[in-house]
This record gives sequence, structure tokens and C-alpha cells, in this order.
Amino acid sequence: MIPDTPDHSTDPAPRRARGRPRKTADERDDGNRRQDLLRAAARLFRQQGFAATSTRDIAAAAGMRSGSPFYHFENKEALLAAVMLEGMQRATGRQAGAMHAAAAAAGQTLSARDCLRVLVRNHLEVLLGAESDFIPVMLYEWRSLSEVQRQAVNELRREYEAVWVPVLQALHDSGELQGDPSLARLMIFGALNWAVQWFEPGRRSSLDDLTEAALQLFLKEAA
Amino acid sequence: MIPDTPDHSTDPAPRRARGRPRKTADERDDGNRRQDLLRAAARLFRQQGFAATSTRDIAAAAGMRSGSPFYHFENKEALLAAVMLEGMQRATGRQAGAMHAAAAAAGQTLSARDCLRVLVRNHLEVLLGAESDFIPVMLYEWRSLSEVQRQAVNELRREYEAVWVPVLQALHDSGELQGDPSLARLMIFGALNWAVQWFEPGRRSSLDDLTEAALQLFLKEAA
DNA sequence: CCTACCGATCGGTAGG
DNA sequence: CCTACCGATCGGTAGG
Repeated sequence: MIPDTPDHSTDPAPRRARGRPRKTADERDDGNRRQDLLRAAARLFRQQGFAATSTRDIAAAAGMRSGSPFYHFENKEALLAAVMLEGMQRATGRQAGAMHAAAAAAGQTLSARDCLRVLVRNHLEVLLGAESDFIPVMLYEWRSLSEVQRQAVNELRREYEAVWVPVLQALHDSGELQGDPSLARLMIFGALNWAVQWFEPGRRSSLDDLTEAALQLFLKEAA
Repeated sequence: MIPDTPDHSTDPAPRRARGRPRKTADERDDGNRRQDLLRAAARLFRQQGFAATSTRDIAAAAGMRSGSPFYHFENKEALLAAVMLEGMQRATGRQAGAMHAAAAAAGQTLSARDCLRVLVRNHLEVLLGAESDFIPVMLYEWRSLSEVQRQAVNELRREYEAVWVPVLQALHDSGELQGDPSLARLMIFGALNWAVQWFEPGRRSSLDDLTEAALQLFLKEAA
């Protein structure tokens, strides 16, 4: 209602110590506050879109006043870029972890088909799992970024997608994937990324169901 | 610069007849102006997003003053809904036309595979062809709509997608499409709709290329 | 459909 | 990180 003015109606003793705890140099909760902002921004940007979300909304969701986000981020756009970069770093880390874990759990070398299964399953988790606002924001708020920031995000994105390339190539070589692998990759990402628009957690299909459906849809029998 | 104030600097004789031609009752160019607004809105909503586009931008793009869009539409949201409804009506009409034309051109009955080819090709045309801002706006500005308007758009969308259902079912029955046809439909639409994000007209792949790549990716050999 | 305008909100900042 | 604030812009309207 009165965004810029603190509401003291429930606070009859305005002068008592409240809110902000004193920070000791050791605590360095700066990182925490920044993370709080990032999380709040990711959630709101996803729900309402970048342009429809005010920096005041974000500040409030992180328990701050309207001017405070600009202590952590130069401007609103930098906040968006940080959300995207954070999301891509997490996704790339998760992806590498999932591939290593699967290879360790199996004998040693995974079939290309099993590799794709791991990649698809991880991608769906990143898109649709809990704590999953960052990547959808990156996917659907692309145009709100400046050219420079777009390039930075794009770099991480290429890194993420590069893992898929040899897997799809191997599947193409074995005849399990038909057609240009590069176009196939774009269409597979489309099929998965689109789930952001319709997937409802805990309703009918699980992420495992989606993974199997995707493999069935995209892959042929090995020749 | 001074959005609300007309710039008369290039207009030394303010009183002469200019701009708006007298409309006779027969001309009824109301429809034209409304269409101009819809076209301008579709283009801007697609390029910048709904929230980032001002009604002033749209008015200017249609050659009007800032208040005039509200003569044709109750508010900004109604303009968005109109763009989406117009887009869905065109798409459904095109789709029906394409199916009939293909059936007439062939002997009489199309194979399920050929049906899918026609549907995919038409969908890509609607998404990526010339004059193709309306459907991308519908796909990517979903959340900016109120619940009531969302339902109206959804109705037309179900109608459009209903044509695909028996085709995919037939392909599933023949073994050419593996897995739950309902999940397959969602993923196929995702794969195609995602092309809005990366397709560049006249660069490398044509819409025909994409159509064939899609069929190769999704379909198996007939059993 | 234009003119002239209003109230609300927004991104961002200076100073502490 | 808060307070207090500014200039700009925005959706929308009355009256013609």
C-alpha cells in the first residue's frame, strides 16, 4: 500500500532494538542477504516475468526496504543476469555430478542411451524440481538481458549443452537417433523446456515418467 | 520524447486538413484501425513482452495518439487477449485448410504419417512464417492474461490441438509413435514451439528441413 | 480518435 | 542496509 514507508502500526515502541542483528566481521552475512535477494528475484521473475516484477516486490520478499537491492546489485538488469548465471552454474554442476555418479554406479562406461537418460533426467530436475526457478527464468526472460550479459550467459549455456553433443552423435552413429543431431538437440531441448509450461508436480506424470516418455519418443531401436 | 504532445515543428500550417481522412459510413475503417492496433500490438508484445510494451508504443506504431487504443479496447489486457484470440482463429483456419488441401491433392485418404507432416509443417508456418507474431505472443505471454480470458483462449487452443489427437493415436497404433500419445503430443509441441527461440529465417534450415527433421526424430518405421 | 490530464508506480540515488 | 526522495513513465479517462 505505502511501499516506501515502514508500517509502525504494530510497533508501539519504535526505538527498541529490532530487525537487523549486529553483524560481526566473522559472520559476513552479506552473502546470505545477496542469496536471499537472488532467490526472491528468481521466484518472482518466474511467476510474473522480469518487466512485471518491481524491485520493491523483490526487496519485500527478501525482507528489505525498497532501496536496498541496489546496495547488492547495480540495477535491476544485473539482478536478472545474476539469477541466470547462478542458475546455469548450478545446472552445469549438477549435470557433471549426475554423469559421474551414474558412471560410478554402473560398471564403468555408460551406453549412449543411458547417458542420454541421465542427461534428460537431470535436465528435468533442474527445470521442474524443487528450488527450480533459476533456469526457467533464464529460458524465458532471455530478451530482457543486454547484449553483453546475454553473451556471458550464453557461454555457460554452451558449456552445458556441449555435454550432450557427443552423446547425441553416438546415438546417431548407432542409428538410434535419426536426422541431423544438431537439429535433434534443439528439438529435444524444446520438448523438455516446454514442460515448464504444463508440468504440475505430483500430478499424473513423475519426472521419471517424463524421462522414459522422452527416450521412447526420440530414440529408435539400436540397429 | 514528449509522448503526449503532438510535434508541430514540421507542421507550419496547423489548421489545414491533414491526417485522418473523413470516413464515410460505407468505408467503416474502424475495422482497419482495430486491425492496425492488433498487428502493432502483436509485433511489440512479441519483441519486448507484454509488460515491457506500453500502450503508447502500440498507439505510435499504429499512427495514433496515446489515448486512442482505449477507444478500441477496454484496456491493455483486452488488447493482449484480442491478439491471442485472433492468432488462434487464424491458426485453426489455416490448419483446417492445409489438411483439406493435402487430402484433395493426394488421392483421397492421407496416411497418418502424411497427416502429421501437414500438421507439423502448418504449425511451423504459423509459428515462424511471415506475419507470425500472434501465436508466439499466445505461447509466451500466457501468464499476463486474467483467468477468464485464459479460458477463452484455452478453448480455441483445445480445438486446434484436437486435430492432432487422432493422428497421433493412429501413429501409436501402427507402432510409428512409441509411448503415451498424450505425453508425446506435449513434447512434440514443445519441440516445435521452442523453435520460436532459435529459428532464423533464411539461415541454414528451412521450414521444410525442420518438418523432415521433426518426423525423423519422432517417428519409427511402420511395423 | 485527439487533447489534456491524473494518480500511481517505478528504477534508482544521496546521505547516513 | 534504511530513509526520504526525484524524475520519468505508465495505464487510463473526461470531454470534445
